[in-house]
Amino acid sequence: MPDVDGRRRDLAAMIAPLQRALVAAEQPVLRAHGLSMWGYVVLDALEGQPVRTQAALAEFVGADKSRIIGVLDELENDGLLERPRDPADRRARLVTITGEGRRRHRAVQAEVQRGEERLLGLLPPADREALLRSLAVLADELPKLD
Amino acid sequence: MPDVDGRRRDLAAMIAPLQRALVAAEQPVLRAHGLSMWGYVVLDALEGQPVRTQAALAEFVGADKSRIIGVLDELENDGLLERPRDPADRRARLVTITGEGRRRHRAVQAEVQRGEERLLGLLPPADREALLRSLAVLADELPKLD
DNA sequence: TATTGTTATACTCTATAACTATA
DNA sequence: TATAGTTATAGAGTATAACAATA
Repeated sequence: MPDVDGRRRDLAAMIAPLQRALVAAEQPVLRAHGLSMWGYVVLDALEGQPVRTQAALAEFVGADKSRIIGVLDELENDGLLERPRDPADRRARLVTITGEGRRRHRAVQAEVQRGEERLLGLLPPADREALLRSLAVLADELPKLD
Repeated sequence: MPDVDGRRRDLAAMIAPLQRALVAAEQPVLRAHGLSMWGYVVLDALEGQPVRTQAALAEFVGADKSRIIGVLDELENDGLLERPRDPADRRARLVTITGEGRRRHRAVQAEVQRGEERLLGLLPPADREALLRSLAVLADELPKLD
């Protein structure tokens, strides 16, 4: 459908409503589990890489370092992560997810992805796989663009 | 890479940074052509369907009816669209894109998509097509979900 | 009374810049 | 002096509700 006449829709124009819908669908799930959107994003990031400095963590999730502080406060308060000071450099804090944080993250992610499957189920299996594969490539290559 | 072990990344988690990057890349292009992001979105919508009521137009682009008024004011001021009152129902306004609006939209879109190609070029041609096709399907099926 | 467009208001998000404590 | 984290402030973006004109 695209490119047969050399024209196609904007990538951004197709992604934007999709993003809105996905966020809206996540909202009740997050609320049910007592997580904010940024809280979930942070847990998701920590699930992979174990430790990091707050500034690096912020950049990794696409936020300002000052913006995630409230988020980290809440997550720490709920026992979902710990952030003791780094003995080697007492300015920095070693942010690590707790077992409870991991459980919470997995529970939420399971529900989130179950919701996403409603959409992905509309696609032929081969396209579904190509979509997920392609998005992973694009998301990972973004930092290298400039 | 997804699904070999039954696990995959969140669709939303991959799309979010992509969306941010695309928007950031569009910004200088839009500025150079004297368009706001919403202005471009509105022109893009009008390029397809010719007329409509402002409320329907707003909903179509995913905005509140009160939010696009300033946008329409600017576009009208710049001669990119017209919105005479509907003689049949003088409450409504018939919003139509002008020739100049069409030209402006096409010029911007050409540059926007040229930028997007930098990303899409990272994908194998078959995946590129599957991605565009799949996103179009998902974006179109969203309203029918609930 | 209901609807279209509009305006006004409040609220949330985000970015920036100052501050502290360590180095 | 520079850096990590924090706090405070201002700005942009957004949603909500009230209003005028028309139906």
